[in-house]
Amino acid sequence: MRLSRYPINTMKETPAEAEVLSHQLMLRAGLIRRLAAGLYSWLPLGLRVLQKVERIVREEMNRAGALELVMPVVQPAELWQESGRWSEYGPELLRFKDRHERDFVLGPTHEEVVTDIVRRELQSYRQLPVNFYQIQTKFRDEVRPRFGVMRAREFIMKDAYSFHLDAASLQAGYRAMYDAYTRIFTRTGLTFRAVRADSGAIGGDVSQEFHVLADSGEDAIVFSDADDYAANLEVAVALPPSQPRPAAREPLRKVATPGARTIAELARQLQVEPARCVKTLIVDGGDGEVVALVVRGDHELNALKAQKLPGVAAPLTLASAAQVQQATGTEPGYVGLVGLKCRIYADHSALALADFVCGANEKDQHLTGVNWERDVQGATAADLRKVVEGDPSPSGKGVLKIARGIEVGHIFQLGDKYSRPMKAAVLDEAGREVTLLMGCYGIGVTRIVAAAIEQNHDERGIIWPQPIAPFQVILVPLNLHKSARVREVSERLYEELTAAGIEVLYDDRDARPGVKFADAELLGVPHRLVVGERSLEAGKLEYRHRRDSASIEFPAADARDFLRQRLAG
RNA sequence: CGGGGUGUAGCUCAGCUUGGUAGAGCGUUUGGUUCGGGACCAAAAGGUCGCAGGUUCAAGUCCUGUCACCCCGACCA
Repeated sequence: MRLSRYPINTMKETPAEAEVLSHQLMLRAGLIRRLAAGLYSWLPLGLRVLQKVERIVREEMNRAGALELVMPVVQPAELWQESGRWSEYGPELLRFKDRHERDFVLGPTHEEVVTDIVRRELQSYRQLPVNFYQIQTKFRDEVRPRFGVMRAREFIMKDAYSFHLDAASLQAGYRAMYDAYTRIFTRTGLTFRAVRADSGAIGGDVSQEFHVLADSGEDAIVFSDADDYAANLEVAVALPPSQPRPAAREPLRKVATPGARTIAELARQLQVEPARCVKTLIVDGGDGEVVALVVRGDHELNALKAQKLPGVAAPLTLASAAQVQQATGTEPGYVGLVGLKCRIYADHSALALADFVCGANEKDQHLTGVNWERDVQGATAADLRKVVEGDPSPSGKGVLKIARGIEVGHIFQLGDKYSRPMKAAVLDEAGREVTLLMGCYGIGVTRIVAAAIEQNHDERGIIWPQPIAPFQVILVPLNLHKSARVREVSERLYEELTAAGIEVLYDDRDARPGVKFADAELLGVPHRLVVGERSLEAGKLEYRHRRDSASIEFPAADARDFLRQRLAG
């Protein structure tokens, strides 16, 4: 491709709309342009990267035996009503009416549509298992789209759906997708990790996420330093302390703590460790009641764990000030456990405390020397908190570490969540009708591009992993207009390399060397070939990998073979 | 949806406090000088100052409303 014919517009300055690095670089390099919040156009250069990723995904899905199809983006409401998600999915599902006043949605995912296909097309167990996938535009009306294509409203997803007669087959299909995903992310050149996850709005029992490790990642992921345990922070299990609770020694005492609404302030006033205090959070129980959730002062509540407890409303909602007043007689900040009437869930580590501090249910007052059983009865033990670095791993080996990740893939064993309400069944060997079991598997194709940049860049620009680079080689002639020899050699090289199947971006613009170098580095093409009078004098060309800090010279006549070697290695 | 912020040339921003002929840098076009790390000189094109209403002799600037976008929190590939 001749750069003179490729209308890219690189920018020296960072557009104000971009906060994260990948977004800034994608705009500066001319990969994408914003149309509206969460909606992006992919310019030719960006599209090349996207297509590279798609090709890898497609090859590995095909290799795993999945069958590609395409389903409509616009879907009738009836299907969503049938699965129950018309009411469950919430405002992220964009709904609209057509001219006949019929309800439709813009597909955020395709479980309903694929299940509808399968129940019509498949009649016999002999046709199972089967896995259908597509690479297609999705729309989710995100509350807050951000970070460019990382969390866009419209994005490209590879979504796959497998159907099975029994659990063993579902597990085998799931495992096959796990392996395919591992190959896909390995091939794209990303550093990633598979972690245990919550299944969220998609539903089902077993699920894992694939995260690209990057400091800018939105998710916290947790892993053991001694084995392969890894989980999203949302679901990472906090083990109960191994030490038994010490005996009560102090008497219950009420102390004045003016203005101490936070654990930090309380600990400062009373000169105690936050770990000796407990936080009591009053949340909505969903049935008009409220529930108290208790965690140790130095711990944070894990909302996902909490909202799965019986009698707790999901999504988790903190009780209003009025509700708190009614249930405890005081305001948030002074809520305590002694004499509390509502249902109490206490985190294991809070339950292991003796002689601890909590609110007195009275403004500007706290209690010290509080003890379970003696002063507070009826609390239910639960895992309520977010794990912290240094906690023992639930796997039994090692301690937990926490890193940031970008979720690029998610695989689920859905079971019959969709096939049962939508009546997707086949006849088994004995002629009995069997409801299908289902798995689903997503990859954020557009997100992979952003994640790749987050993981591979320097102060000058992008450094593409070769498998997804828009071009393999950038050919940079210096002072083209001045030197007939440079022009002649460059033109010939471009023809020769292109004919050899190498993807060359040829910077044939009449620009100064500094401009060309700066653009080459911003664009991040992995291999750079410089043609200049200086080395041509000795019959040489200059080569430099985007990661290297210095160029090497080699005989101009060997260009094709030299490059092939570099591309292979 | 709650909290914070910004809308002025393609991009980055100044001008607004104190109302009086709309600016700079980058980019673009033309000519010239340059030419191995984002050159220089000269000329030029390019703006309903987000939109609507109001105050005023006069509004980019003051007032009211509205829209869009960005950032922080709860959701997700």
